[in-house]
Amino acid sequence: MDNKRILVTSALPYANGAIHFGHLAGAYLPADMYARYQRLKGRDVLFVCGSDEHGVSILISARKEGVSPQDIIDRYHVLNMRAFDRIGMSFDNYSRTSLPVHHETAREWFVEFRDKGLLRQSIEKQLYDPEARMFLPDRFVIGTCPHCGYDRAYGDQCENCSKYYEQTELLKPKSLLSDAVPEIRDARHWHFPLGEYQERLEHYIEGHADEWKENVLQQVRSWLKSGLSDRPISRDMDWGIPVPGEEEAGKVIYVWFEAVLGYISSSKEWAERIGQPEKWKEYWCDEETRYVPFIGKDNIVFHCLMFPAMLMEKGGYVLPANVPANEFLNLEGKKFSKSTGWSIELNEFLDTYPADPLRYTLAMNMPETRDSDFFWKDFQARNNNELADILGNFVNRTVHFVHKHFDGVVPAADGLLPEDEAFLARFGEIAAQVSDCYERFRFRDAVTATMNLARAANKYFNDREPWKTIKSDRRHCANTMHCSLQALHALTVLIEPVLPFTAEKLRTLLNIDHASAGHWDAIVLHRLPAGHPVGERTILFEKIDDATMEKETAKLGVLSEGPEIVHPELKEQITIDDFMKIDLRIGNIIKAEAVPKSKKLLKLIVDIGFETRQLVAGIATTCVPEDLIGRQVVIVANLKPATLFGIESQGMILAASTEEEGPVLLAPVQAIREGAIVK
RNA sequence: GGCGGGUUAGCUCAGUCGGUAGAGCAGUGGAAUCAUAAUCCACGUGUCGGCGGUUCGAGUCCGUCACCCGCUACCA
Repeated sequence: MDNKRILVTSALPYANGAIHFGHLAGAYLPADMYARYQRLKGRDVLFVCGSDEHGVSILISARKEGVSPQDIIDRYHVLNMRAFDRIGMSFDNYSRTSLPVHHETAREWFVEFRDKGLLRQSIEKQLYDPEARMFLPDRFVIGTCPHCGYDRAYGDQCENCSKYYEQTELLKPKSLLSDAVPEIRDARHWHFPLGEYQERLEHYIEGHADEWKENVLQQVRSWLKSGLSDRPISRDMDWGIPVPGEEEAGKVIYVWFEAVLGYISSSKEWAERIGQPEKWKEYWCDEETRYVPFIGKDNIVFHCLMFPAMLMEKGGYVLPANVPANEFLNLEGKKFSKSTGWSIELNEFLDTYPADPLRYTLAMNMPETRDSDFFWKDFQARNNNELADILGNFVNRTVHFVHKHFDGVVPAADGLLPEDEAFLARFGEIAAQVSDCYERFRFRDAVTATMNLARAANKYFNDREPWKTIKSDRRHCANTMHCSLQALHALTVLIEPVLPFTAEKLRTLLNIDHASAGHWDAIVLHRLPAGHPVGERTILFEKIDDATMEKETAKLGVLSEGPEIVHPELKEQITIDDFMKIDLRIGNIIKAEAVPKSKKLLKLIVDIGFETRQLVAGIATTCVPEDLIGRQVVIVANLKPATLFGIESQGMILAASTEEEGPVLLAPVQAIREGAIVK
């Protein structure tokens, strides 16, 4: 790994929401640990990131809230930048893709590719909203299904008959953005011929096969196996980087082409800022640079195939040497979901808890080979049983002892015994193990090995029994404390990648600066001289009690202030006569059983007074068959029968549901005879 | 049902090339009393989800079944 320079990037967070623990564990924390580690090793590291601020989702959010896209990206850029700062991300530069430097970079690449005849054009018919003045993504147009006549079908697929079609086939289309009737217009698009790079990419990937992570390789190979094809790189929209020469046409460069270039733009911005505008090239255009992009698994295809293809085509740029993508982190067994409140806001978390215990917990539970979970109880246990009890306590007992018996200064070493020497020698062994883990992107193991020094130190302290030798053999005791203090110095360096704030506290406590503790080699140098004063003990990690954790767990899934609940649009008005066509009756469920091979369907036998009906209802996700027996419900009694999973359904049972909840059965609030009419 | 991922100790998870199953935490017992009731030592008979196959040998490779998760489909 002896490259001249190392370029580290983290996936650009999309400026349409706040980053959460999952993002952190996947792409940011490992990158930061890696960058910090490599800097300690004395390597020339550039670590950049920035906000990804274009794309249709930001535009949609802005329209929904009635603000400008700029308002949206400003909000989340500032929010995320603050969160990154508080969690200790050591970016050399944090940029944003809305800056001129990035627009210029993206345009330059686009123009160069277009001018050399690489990019292809295609023309497709697409729906255009004249009021919103944009082409409509499939999800933002609704109309009547050309197959079954269902009147709330989306642009790509009918929810009713589940058939696929082109959005232009939709009858009576309506824009969900403006309610306007869209026009069919020719949409001309630029494409990047990714398929042409198939062989070169295969060669590139297999050339790294022995070094890259298995989960990354498998995913990339599966893409390569199914064959690469052209990718569109322009879209019709008025939010983004205008396609050069077509500024008036409302055409922008598609996000996947330009966003990855944000890494380069961020590097340029950094170079400009430090007054050496050409310096970014040393990291991007020098063969001796090792480029490592950190991402989550959703980004693998971009960073392993598309971006490398672009870099190859551009020429003179380094390709990723390794793409150590992580899987996803879940929260207490479920996916993070902002809309249901199943999430923890990073900034809110950091208002209550310090950053390092979170960094430690996420690092120890990083989704390196498969999805993993964040549990509040695990966070508590890691903080209390490991950071406080093992690391914190060792620091505390050592510093306190030195103040009590040696006036708070480092005692001189005098005639160290083999046990003392053996302990000091452990520093180097552990440092080598930790190094090896970081170089191989094994962050969990790196942190475990790091803590092993604290464990070894506690054992040493116990075995040497300084509280006894202080009375019997002061020289022996002095040696013990000398070595223990050197362990504190070593720990200060060793923990820096994962616990940077604690490392800073330790430097203060030990009266040392970054010159003394800012290099990996310092771990083995035993740099605290005899007579060096150390500070009074401080609590490094406060314990967290059970009640606090129960409170935090209870907060999950409870929506805080003003959640953005989207209510489906009201349907067309009907007359009382329309409604009276529907014959609703009270029925009593007399039999209920699951439909075999179906996840959501139950077969019900319902007594509606004058006859019994067999119904197939999609309520299995919320209803247990046994509990339904004897319950009164409302059914649509005059519905034309249909067959589902080979079972005839003679009616429909009424239930309420939202996107997140339900279905919940409707029932009369007090009992009434079966067959009663509902109106 | 289709596609993808998964199933290893009480919990969270490692396990590289097929070669006697590991770590951290929790738990039990003991030691110690400098220290945030912290620390240290000792303690694991795990049907490696089931069954079959390849192999001298399978947690690992192949087949198959079960269950779990995600996406998707059926909820007319």
